[in-house]
Amino acid sequence: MNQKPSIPKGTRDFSPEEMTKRNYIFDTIKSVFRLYGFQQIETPAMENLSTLLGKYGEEGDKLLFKVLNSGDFLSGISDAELLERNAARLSGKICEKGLRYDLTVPFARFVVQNRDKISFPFKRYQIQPVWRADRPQKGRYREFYQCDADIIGSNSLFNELELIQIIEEVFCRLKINVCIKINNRKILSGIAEYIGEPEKLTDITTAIDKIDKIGIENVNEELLSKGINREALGKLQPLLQLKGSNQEKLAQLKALLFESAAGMKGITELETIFDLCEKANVCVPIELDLTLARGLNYYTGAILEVKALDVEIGSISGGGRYDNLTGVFGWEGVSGVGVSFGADRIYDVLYQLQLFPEISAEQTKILFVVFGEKELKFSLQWAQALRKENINTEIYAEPSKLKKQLGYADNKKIPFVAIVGENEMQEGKITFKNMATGEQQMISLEELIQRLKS
RNA sequence: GUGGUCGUAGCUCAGCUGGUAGAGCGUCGGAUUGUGGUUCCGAAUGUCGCGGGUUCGAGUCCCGUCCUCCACCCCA
Repeated sequence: MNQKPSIPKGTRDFSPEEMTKRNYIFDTIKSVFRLYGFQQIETPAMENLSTLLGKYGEEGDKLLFKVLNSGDFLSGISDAELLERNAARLSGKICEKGLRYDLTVPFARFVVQNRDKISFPFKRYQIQPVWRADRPQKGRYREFYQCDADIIGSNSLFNELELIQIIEEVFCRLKINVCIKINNRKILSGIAEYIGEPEKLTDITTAIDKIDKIGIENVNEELLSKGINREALGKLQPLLQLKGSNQEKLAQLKALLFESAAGMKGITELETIFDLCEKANVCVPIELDLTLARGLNYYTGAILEVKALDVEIGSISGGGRYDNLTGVFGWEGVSGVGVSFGADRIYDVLYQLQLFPEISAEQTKILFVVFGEKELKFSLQWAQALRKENINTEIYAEPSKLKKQLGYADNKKIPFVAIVGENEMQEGKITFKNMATGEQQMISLEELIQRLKS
């Protein structure tokens, strides 16, 4: 036997049925992006490794897929270097390219490289796969799609509002009930200052990000192990357990963080965003959640996350503001804010809640069933006439038995067939059969078109 | 990267304390040479993930390896 075919770990094939469902998601997201004036770009699957390395932290570098140089990639390598067996060092010499890890860094590269052609603020969207050499598990893959929309080159909090409106519109169209969790990186900095551990900001945020998952005790334990002292931990506790409406939470925060300039700035930003949402009649519930940190270190202002209300799953979208994204590529001080929709998780939500619509538009409407070569040629003109009317039409390409051809229509859920035989050709008609009811009737081309269009 | 788990027909799986490989679904053919979705009859298909070991004999036991899935780290 031949070798059994397989695909790489963490990758997936998508069947026609899955693709119509996935396209429903992508098309919905795309149309909302366009509604707000975002323009699509694409960037290559491969970037130069120098573009990617060092942008995602040490862990991130390990998760990059590297592409081996073409040709004799060992030509410049000495025996000594080979014997050293230093994989990291060696890979730097034999790999110049890598698969993109997200869409944000390539976007930053794109902006810097094309700054002369772009007019700012630049609103772009991008829907492409990204790759991570992670170990796959439930809902996590080595190849997956991101749907990003970013506004770059504007500090206005109006942009944050726009992203919230986009989130609202997308999930409204998909009929998913969601709640937006919002936080602000500056408030987190303020908190770190307030408890006297400003240097430990990253440790603090990644720890409290897990509060839902591992509970407050374990978070405290982790913070202790990271070197946060007990006094600081004590000051942190009331902040982790803030209760009440957004306004109430903000009031309490103000009372605690009044000495921190950053913290107060974050609070003001949030107040402005809440106010704008009210003016814009945003209806989705938006909840201030201080435990929302998101792993990404480049966020500097608002942090957003979207949770589905009717199904137990992690966040289905996220985003935030980042200042100076393009700084690493030599262009300082460009601020942006973006949102990313997690297509795979949205798929799971729609699947679990059975919210996928019946999509029949792209399905074949009628199949020509034929008995021989002559009938095949006869059908050709009919099929062309139908296609001219925008009716999805197929001709069964070989004169197999009727049983087989009808079985094909059945499996493919084609609602109508046109049976073409000698009798039909003599009369210049076809036998029109409704697969659901079994009714059939000989009719002319004009009548056929009329029936299929109604 | 750490820990666990799985692998038998195209798919889902059964296969006892070791004794020559099984079912359902699907596929193909026929009942029905111009009528599908229902029914009935028949047929084809396997290096039992791969490599080694124990044994007279291994799908079954042992070791290794790869793969799948799950959890952790991290992340979408």
